[in-house]
Amino acid sequence: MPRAGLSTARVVELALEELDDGDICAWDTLTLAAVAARAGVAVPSLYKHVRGLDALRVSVAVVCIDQLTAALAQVPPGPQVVRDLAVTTRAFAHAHPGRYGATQAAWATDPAATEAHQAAARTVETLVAALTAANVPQDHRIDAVRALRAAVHGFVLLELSGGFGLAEPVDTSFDYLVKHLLQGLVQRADN
Amino acid sequence: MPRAGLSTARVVELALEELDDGDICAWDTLTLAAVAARAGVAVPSLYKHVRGLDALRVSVAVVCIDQLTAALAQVPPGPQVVRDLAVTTRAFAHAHPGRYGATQAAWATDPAATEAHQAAARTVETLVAALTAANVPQDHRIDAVRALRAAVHGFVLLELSGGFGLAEPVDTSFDYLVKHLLQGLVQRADN
DNA sequence: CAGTCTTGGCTAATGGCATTAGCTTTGTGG
DNA sequence: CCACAAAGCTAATGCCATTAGCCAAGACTG
Repeated sequence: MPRAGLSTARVVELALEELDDGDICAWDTLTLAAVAARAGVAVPSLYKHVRGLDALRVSVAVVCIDQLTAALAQVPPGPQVVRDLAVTTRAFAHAHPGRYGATQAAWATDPAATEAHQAAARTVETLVAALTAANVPQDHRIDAVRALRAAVHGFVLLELSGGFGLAEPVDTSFDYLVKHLLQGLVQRADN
Repeated sequence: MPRAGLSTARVVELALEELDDGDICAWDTLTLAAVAARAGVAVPSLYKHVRGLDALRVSVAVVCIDQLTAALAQVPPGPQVVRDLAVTTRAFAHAHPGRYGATQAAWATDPAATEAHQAAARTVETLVAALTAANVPQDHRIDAVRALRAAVHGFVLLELSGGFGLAEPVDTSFDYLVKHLLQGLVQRADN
């Protein structure tokens, strides 16, 4: 029997493919069986490269979080930063729903998922830097990052998991949310 | 062997207890085995009262959604409505994380979960009514409801699933989010 | 070039879960 | 008192993760 030539990196890669074939919940339903099938290998073989399903999930999450961070880091500074960060995040979620789901998934409650938490911290740093450049006052910067993340994440989540009724156009609602939130954050960030 | 005296309602009740013992993700990890253990009954016995795990999940979700709707419906009208709706939702999530999780869970992507969707529609109706009373103009009412839901849900989700670093106080951030979002929604809802 | 040893694959076995089939007992209503 | 529906049960199937232990591929050494 010829070897499949797997490696830890390759297994993670295959898991990402699996994620890309799924929806925003794909992270939760990711399965070693599916990855093994993709690799053309028996399930236990994966344990030669990965400690188990949980560990694989964390590795996958880290890749996804870093990818999102990279996208956010490319947003140019300027008066539109905050809006652009929101739009970029949403665009990422639309382009890669499975990966976006992984960036905000259940690893957060797992204290053992150190690497994922660190990766998430890098995302937050990127956002803080952008808000700093956008003149959000120091003492409300954390509040502003949280508000931005919460608003965008909540929206994307509801949108991609069918939480909105099908009727009204969603893009308009997103613009509305971002615009009005921004009026608060940036222009009136004095109190 | 004496009968356990189960019924559909009782099984749902036990599932709710199970939910109440868990965190915000409890809905996803709800298991027939756990419910059966609580009932003091073998797992297959539950099938006499419930069609299966998915059906039980939907029933449970409906109860939780309706409970949230009821809480929201009790918010008195007035200039503070929108803020109070946000605060009430968050308070519900804090008091019953498991149940809150059920109100925004994976049933949304399941077209077969008609009852849950209908219950969610009732929640939205309640919110629309409140925003109408708060003078949010007709043509942006849906946008406003979506913005409100997204912001609050995103915040609560990040908060309860450890998405926020442990440092800064969270209540302040929530106040900040709601206050600034409101400035947009209510006072400047003209464009 | 031959022998060895690491490594990456395998099968088999265990245990948790949901679900289905089919049996038995309970207890109610005729 | 008997019959039958309902509510339990056990057994079996199938999917999943995980562990243990086997075997072959192939790289490295002498």
